[in-house]
Amino acid sequence: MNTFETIYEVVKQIPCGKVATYGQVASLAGNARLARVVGYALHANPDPEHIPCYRVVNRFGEVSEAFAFGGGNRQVELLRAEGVEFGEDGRVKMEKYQWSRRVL
DNA sequence: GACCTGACCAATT
DNA sequence: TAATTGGCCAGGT
Repeated sequence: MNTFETIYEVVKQIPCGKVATYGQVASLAGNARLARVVGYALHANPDPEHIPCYRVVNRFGEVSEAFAFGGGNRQVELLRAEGVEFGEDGRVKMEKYQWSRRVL
């Protein structure tokens, strides 16, 4: 399976109401250093309908600037709609909402 | 066809 | 302990 495919699979496995970091997705995809590829893979986002890239945030729990795939902080609104809370810094409360990649 | 960049993170020195 | 470099894949020029 190609790295991109694996990354997409991992991202698709993220449950609603939770978020995952590039590092975790990359780690699950194979190597933690694939984080960069994860970001690029999401940038390509061939199937946004099945690839909730808005659930993927950086290790700080906040979203990147280029993340405005829909324009503005659209992804933040979507995450809020799922029940994800944000701090004053615009960061997600990873302690509570970071995907724990438990047994699927 | 080759080189460089690009939504990043982790390990090493 | 802190700062820096390295690494991976694919698309664009």
